[in-house]
Amino acid sequence: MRIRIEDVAAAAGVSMKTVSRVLNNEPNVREEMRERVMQAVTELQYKPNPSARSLAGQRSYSVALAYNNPSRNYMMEVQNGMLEACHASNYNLFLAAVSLGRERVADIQGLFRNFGPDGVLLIPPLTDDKLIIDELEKMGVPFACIAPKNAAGRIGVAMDETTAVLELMAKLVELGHTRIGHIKGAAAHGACRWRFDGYRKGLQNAGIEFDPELVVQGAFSFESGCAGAQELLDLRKPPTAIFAANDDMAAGVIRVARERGLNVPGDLSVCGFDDTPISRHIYPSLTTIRQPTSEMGRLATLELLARIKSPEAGRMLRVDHALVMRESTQAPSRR
Amino acid sequence: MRIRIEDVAAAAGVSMKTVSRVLNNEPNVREEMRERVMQAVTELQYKPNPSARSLAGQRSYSVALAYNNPSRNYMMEVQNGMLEACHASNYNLFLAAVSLGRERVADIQGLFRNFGPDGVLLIPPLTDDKLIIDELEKMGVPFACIAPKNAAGRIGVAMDETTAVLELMAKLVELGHTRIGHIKGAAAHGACRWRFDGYRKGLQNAGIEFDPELVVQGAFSFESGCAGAQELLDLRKPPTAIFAANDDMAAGVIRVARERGLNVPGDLSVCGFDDTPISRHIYPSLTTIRQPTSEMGRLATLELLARIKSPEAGRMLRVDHALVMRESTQAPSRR
DNA sequence: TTGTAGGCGTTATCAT
DNA sequence: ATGATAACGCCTACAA
Repeated sequence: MRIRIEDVAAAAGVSMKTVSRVLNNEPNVREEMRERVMQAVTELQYKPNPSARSLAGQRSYSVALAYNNPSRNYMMEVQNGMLEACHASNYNLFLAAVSLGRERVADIQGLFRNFGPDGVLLIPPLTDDKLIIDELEKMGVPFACIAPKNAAGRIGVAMDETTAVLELMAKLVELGHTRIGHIKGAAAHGACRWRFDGYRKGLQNAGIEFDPELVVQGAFSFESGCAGAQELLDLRKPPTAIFAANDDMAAGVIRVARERGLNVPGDLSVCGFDDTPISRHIYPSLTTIRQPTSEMGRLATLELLARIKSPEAGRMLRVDHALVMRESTQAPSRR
Repeated sequence: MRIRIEDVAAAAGVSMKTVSRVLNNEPNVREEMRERVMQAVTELQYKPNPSARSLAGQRSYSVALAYNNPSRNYMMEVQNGMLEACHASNYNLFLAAVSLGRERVADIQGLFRNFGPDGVLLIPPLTDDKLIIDELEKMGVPFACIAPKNAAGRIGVAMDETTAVLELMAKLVELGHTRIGHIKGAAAHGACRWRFDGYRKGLQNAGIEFDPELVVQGAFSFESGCAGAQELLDLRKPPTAIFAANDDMAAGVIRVARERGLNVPGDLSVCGFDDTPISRHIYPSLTTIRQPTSEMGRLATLELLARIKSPEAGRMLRVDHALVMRESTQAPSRR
């Protein structure tokens, strides 16, 4: 038979409520009582029933991670950070895959129909999905975002991506590059715009004229990086360096360059963004910008948990980036 | 105010229990009743309270994915498959990161203290972690495994990895390789042994004598693949082909080969195992063995859910593999 | 500081 | 086939 709080109370010779107080770290309990209770808990191996706690306490002690981000490495990093924060607070993290089509709102509704988390964690591009956001706000569910396009009134965490790219561009210019191509990310992500802005401002700072021909649309996927690279390298006057808006696309650029017999970085410098493991696993290894991805997951979760506890709490945090120079960049060769 | 089952019952002019019966697809309800109830449910937008359901029903409608597998790509694939199966059954999938040290048992205990899943999904190397397994069995919690070393009495899903490697070896031999190196995986995984067995039997089938010098220990990580490659390529008579026990390690081999100025596959053929995205993203792309990873996650979950419903149900399933020939293998060059 | 009573919203039991 | 009532195990409010 399962041990209940009542049994613990009896064993310790106190009331149920006192046991409850001890277990939940509430004030107004004498040290002696606390010890007596804890001893009984240990002896009986008492484990509170989560469902009962949730039912009586009107909350589930769980948050949902809603995702449809296709980058596995990125996802797993963020998820690990979130999980760490949740477990540290004895919160449960459960998964909610959100589909891409119009039924995605139904996915969110199903989430609450079946499970009812106390809050939701959003990752791009869901952070800017109007239907999803509206639905959550309508239901009055707290949510936190990672790198939302529109941060106004939101809580979570973001990075100054534009500045990060600015620094990268300065490096490329310093190396001597003047013809620098850019493969954009998927437009639904804020990152697409921020990184593009960094690219443009970087050119501007260096006094290099912006050439629209050197910018192609990608989608954050390896394949789109390949396609973008083909386009850029087919130009009559191809770039000597390409900045792809993430590592996966940069890996695509390197692949295409090698297929074409180009030497990276000898003939073409390549850089990415994110510092995912692939940046170290490919050859040459990739110059990129490090996001503290896991830490961002952790911090966003802490903000969400804070807001769950009190509707006033929770802010939009900023984290730092770092430029990581590796093998894929060098001065352009004279041709 | 929240709508309760009582309100639905009143609106439909039936008892609470009838509503419950309809909602849970129980028998013994007239079609007319069913329709009346469903209409009331829709009108009132009734959503059952998960905690109450769990408390009264003595189950949580959730399973935990316990993991400490370091391969992000693999994990994410498995996880996606599991999530699909869970959602299809209106089950919740929550995450449980398990640490590596001795406190890992405490992690599992904490899992049940705080959340109490109805079952647990295990991924290597946890599938063969005696402490974990013992703890779960002691608690009487159903669990399913992906690719456990010891499948006796277990439910879940596995693949015939030895046969898969045998086919791969036959291909290498057919290409003309006779000096084939192998980098083993971490010994805690069943995969380490199965793949090594395939390697040995492959040699045997081809009448090639086994040379222990050609086998080095790895750990399934990119870095261990690099180290293993260095070792093998430093041999006085280095191999003309290397079979690494997974894709990450094979990527390490390719990286090292290129650093040493070796041409892959011209000077060295390389193959991996798993068919993770990296096998397509590196250059040259990798010959490897495809596991239906996501499908395995899905199937293992279905078996677990079956067992949760009835203690008799649930089996150990087998799934098929496929050999994927890409750019990293060819006939050895005459030197 | 500690204890008592009642309710959280569902499912299970046992009648009818 | 349907319904009344009692669990389920904990927490909140209020009383002492």
